[in-house]
Amino acid sequence: MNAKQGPRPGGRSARVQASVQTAVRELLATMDRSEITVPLIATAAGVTPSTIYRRWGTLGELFADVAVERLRPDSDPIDTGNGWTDLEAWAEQYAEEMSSAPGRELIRDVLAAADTNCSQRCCSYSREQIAIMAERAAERGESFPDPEAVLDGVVSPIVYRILFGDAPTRDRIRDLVGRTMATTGSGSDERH
Amino acid sequence: MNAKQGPRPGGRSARVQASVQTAVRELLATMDRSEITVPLIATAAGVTPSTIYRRWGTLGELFADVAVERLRPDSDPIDTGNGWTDLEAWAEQYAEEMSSAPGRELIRDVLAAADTNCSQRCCSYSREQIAIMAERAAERGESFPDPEAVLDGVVSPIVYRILFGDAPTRDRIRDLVGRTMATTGSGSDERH
DNA sequence: CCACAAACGCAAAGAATTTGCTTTTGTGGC
DNA sequence: GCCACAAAAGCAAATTCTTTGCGTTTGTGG
Repeated sequence: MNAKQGPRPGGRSARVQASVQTAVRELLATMDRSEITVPLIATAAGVTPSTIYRRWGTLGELFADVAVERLRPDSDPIDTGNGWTDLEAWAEQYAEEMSSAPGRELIRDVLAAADTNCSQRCCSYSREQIAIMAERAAERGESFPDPEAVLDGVVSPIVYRILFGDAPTRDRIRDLVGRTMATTGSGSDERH
Repeated sequence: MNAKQGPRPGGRSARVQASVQTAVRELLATMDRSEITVPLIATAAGVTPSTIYRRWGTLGELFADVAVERLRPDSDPIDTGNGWTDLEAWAEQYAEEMSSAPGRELIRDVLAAADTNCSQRCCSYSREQIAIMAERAAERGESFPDPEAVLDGVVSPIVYRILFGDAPTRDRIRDLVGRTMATTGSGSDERH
């Protein structure tokens, strides 16, 4: 009975993992993803192809791993002083980032992975950002929709449109935010 | 000046295309997609691997092609006599089909393709089905939301949840439909 | 029926992936 | 500190997939 359950003893795994992921990011910045191969990454990272194959299995899983990391928000949503405009600003920025060519590819990489965990983590990132805005709104005494309602009403249409059609315009996003805010029970809060 | 612009002269392309797609469907029913390879498909279809590579480029594009075909609705949404319940029934069935393991894989295959056309067509299928329900509702004199609003309010949350988290429950879907129907201008139409 | 071009088959060349075995490298016990 | 252990990495051969050049087949339009 011991208290540790992680990779018990082990090798230099963390170091290798980092160098491989860095190599992928660098290559991704340089060339088209369809040109990138495992042997190429291995060379760039200073490891053997078999190391990558054994650790990630396929190129797709490796890309997904890197993509999830890049999709992680690096800061809290900006505070505009109002929940409504917080959400608007965040949604607009989110849509802009995700509808760019690199953004779309990140999402696709995540979804392509067999490991469902990747896409769930990606969703949680949004959920957490929304929760932060909700909490701030609560502290101000404003009403704010349930984070799940925001995922349904704002995030999912944005992502759906990006993946299956055309990226939503700014007006469209404001509209989505407006509709979602409107269903917040009281609906008494103004936009400004 | 002639009136034809399709693949002008040409080979036996249609026949080969069909046999390859059939082979993919059959293999997909038999084994896991990660086990399926181009040479395998080629053998099953009675063609050469190079034929597949030249026509589709990658396994992913071929899978996407087959997936789009399978995602095409084979019939109109059932007519329940009322727009609201039509939409509910359709959404529930859609969610059920798409949240199954095979359904999820179809969506992923479509999204993984470099050819954006595939995912757009997939979206159009839903749009068309919704338009049919809208038209029927109009004929009955009921109000019905704009098809785009249904895509935003009903389809996109369902797809988003399936892709990024857990498939929505039946109750959740009814809720989505309810909220979307409620924003239909007048809001005077009852559910039954 | 002929000429044409797209598409296919074939096979060799070139890459990528898998796999068995050896070596390295942290970790924990002594 | 030093040893023994096991996970992880390196290496290289074997396998499998992908690309490519070239000759052949097969519809289509004249």
